[in-house]
Amino acid sequence: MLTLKQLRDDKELAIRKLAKKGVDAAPVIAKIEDLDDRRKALQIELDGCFAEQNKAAKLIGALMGQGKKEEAEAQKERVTWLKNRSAKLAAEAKEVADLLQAAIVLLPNFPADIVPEGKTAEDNLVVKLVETYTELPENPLPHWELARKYDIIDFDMGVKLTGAGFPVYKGKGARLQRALINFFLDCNTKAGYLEIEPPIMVNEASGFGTGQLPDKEGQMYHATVDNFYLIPTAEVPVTNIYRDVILDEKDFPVKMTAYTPCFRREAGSYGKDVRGLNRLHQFDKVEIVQLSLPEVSYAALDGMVAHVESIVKALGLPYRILRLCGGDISFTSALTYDFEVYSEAQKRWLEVSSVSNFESFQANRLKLRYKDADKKMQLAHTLNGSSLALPRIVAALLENNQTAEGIRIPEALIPYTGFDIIK
RNA sequence: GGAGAGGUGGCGGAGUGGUCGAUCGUGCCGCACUCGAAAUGCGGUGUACGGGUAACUGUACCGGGGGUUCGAAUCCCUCCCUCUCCGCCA
Repeated sequence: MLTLKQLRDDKELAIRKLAKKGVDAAPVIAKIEDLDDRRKALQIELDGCFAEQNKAAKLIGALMGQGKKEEAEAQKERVTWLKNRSAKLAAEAKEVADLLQAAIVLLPNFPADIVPEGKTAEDNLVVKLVETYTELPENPLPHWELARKYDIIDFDMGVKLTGAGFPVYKGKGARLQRALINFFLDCNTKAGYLEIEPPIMVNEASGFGTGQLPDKEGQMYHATVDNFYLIPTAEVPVTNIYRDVILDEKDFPVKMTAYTPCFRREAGSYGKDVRGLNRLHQFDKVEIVQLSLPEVSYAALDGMVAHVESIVKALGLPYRILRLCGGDISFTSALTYDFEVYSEAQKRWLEVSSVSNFESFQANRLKLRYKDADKKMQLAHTLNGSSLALPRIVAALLENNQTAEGIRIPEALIPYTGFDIIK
């Protein structure tokens, strides 16, 4: 959520920035200005009304003490009248405040200056391309066939137990999952991230804090009896640790990492996108989250990108890094880098990580603040990234490392898997 | 799930209808004393939304929401949470 200050301080700049995200913000901002002005006017009136009521109530106390009953009664009548008026004003003020809130949450975050212009994924900027292709056998198999061939992932069993998009990992497949999780967590903790094991269900307040609610409600599984939501990413519980928190400047940076299963309804997905491991309702992911001082948040983002890159590199997969264009970047993000690994058998790039700086957009909702050197309250910056999401990494590992003998495990993973080949 | 006790400022803990945004202690910050520190003394120390160049000032906030009342931290309703005991249980 943008702040009023961001929108009102330099309106033209705000409109230009939002245009890059494909939003015509001029009418919305005009409406916001109008509502904000009305809100202030109502607030002044309401506060004055309350002030009079408070004065009168105190006066009544004093008059009663002096035994001046009649004068007290007269004041009582006045307060009754004032109460009536303030109730009306309060209702109006709330209505205006709600409209204002509703208008502000419609606007996406400002994109950073270096975000490329563009509307679709075609316009994303490839900032790095590392092709480490290995020799594959003739007619390489896609991962869903490899999974069946080596009996390590059972998609049909998942359908029996739950439904499509809930695979069952077996034997070396299950062990590979565990190995990757541990490998990723170790990489992250070595880089200074504090390991967290959060709840994988969250309440409404947390869903709102990171922006899943109310807009993406349909994307989350909802346990209605207790009104809990299954998390779509560890970002939700981990970032919400700092909801309603006021930090000190010296507390920064805050670096956290967590492994969790992630649950996404993915309503509306179909076709090759959902084949095999490409898109699931339940999947494993290790996430990194940083809270940063505003002046260094882009340096922090670069650090996170370099960190994720080091992990992808260690796995020996062909990858590229994209800087997302204005049209493809998420609603909440100011700058996002996507990591994609190449799936040789599917002949397509698979997104395995998305690393973003949200600047103060999330912090505003979370009320995550700090006191600066002048003791003034400021919003912190939040950042997060996948480090990494498992399914597509697994897909790429299986496809790119297939040999006539079996599937080779990358050197870095062998200490975690305890085997060097799946056959 | 049942019964009971609670939820007050960074922390501890007063406060059962008016002068309470809240006694006091502690922590923290500043000043004094000191070569320095400790101890001691004095002063300051919440958040949000407004008004004001500023000093300052208005309003709201004592778990959340609602109600009673001229007036609510205090009384009532409701929800959430914590603790103790019982039940169940990985």
